[in-house]
Amino acid sequence: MTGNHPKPISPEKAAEKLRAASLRPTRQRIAIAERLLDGRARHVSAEQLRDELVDYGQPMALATIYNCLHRFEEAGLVRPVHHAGDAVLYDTNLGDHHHFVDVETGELIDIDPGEITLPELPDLPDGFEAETIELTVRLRRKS
Amino acid sequence: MTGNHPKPISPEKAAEKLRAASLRPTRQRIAIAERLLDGRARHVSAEQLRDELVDYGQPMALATIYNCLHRFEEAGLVRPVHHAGDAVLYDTNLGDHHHFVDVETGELIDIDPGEITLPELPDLPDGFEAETIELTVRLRRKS
DNA sequence: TTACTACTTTAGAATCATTCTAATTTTCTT
DNA sequence: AAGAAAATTAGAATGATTCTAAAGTAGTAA
Repeated sequence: MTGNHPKPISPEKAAEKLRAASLRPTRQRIAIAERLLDGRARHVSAEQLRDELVDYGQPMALATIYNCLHRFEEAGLVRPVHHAGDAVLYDTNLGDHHHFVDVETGELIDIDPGEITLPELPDLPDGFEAETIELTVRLRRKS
Repeated sequence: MTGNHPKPISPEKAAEKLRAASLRPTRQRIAIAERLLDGRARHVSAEQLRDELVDYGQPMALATIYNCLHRFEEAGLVRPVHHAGDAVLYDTNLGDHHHFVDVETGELIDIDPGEITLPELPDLPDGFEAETIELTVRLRRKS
């Protein structure tokens, strides 16, 4: 055990969620869903998830993890967050919400939605519609 | 000529700006400064800049372009913007401002600062200070 | 069950942006 | 002009992600 991870949901519930999202509940997807779809807000990279799955006794190919995350994304189960730092983080919090980013570690922290009031959407360029709106506050540790 | 680029500032002015930023005005930095520091708001990747420099008759090693962009960044002359899409874009607009992102092309469009009112900063986690705050509106072309 | 078809997983190769290395060249200061 | 420090360079290295093609698995209809 190299890390300390929270209790997952049951494989049955995970499979349920996958079927509800029209995703075949394969062994690999179930293992990932158990970990990611437990309702907690998380931000994981593909590699972090792989390590977690190894701890969990469900190692799988990194390519599979990427495949799954992409399907989960298409199905609206997770959301990618692109930020400074090399790896994309997958966010299990799907509501409109915002992030602090520790510029030194690349770590994301959700901003409590009650803490912030979104501004009015500005006029969009013609022919476009807004897909997501996201506020990012980059933080630096005080010296 | 593979692209249509605006008139640069003069090499003298470019060198001036570099010295003002405590950067040695080398031939390569001058060529880049001529293109990027003309006051226009732009978003360029390292590769786009290389192509532009080729057009301009000042080809240089990609490593040099990265080096220069990093020094420019440290000197506060440009600002990196990390978004979906593979490459980091360097923004010549240094004021607090915000972006539309075309999710299909990765292209950035500045949001007119008059168009938007930033919300209050939320309470920051202890021991951190805010470095930048950025609003991103992802756009999709209407179908 | 069986057989079939479509979808998944996989290892490993490939890609692409970016960084690194070590050697050469240039700039700045004297 | 000379030396020291900084910058440029080609090419190798890195690291996240994607691709490829082969082997495995799930859903389905008989």
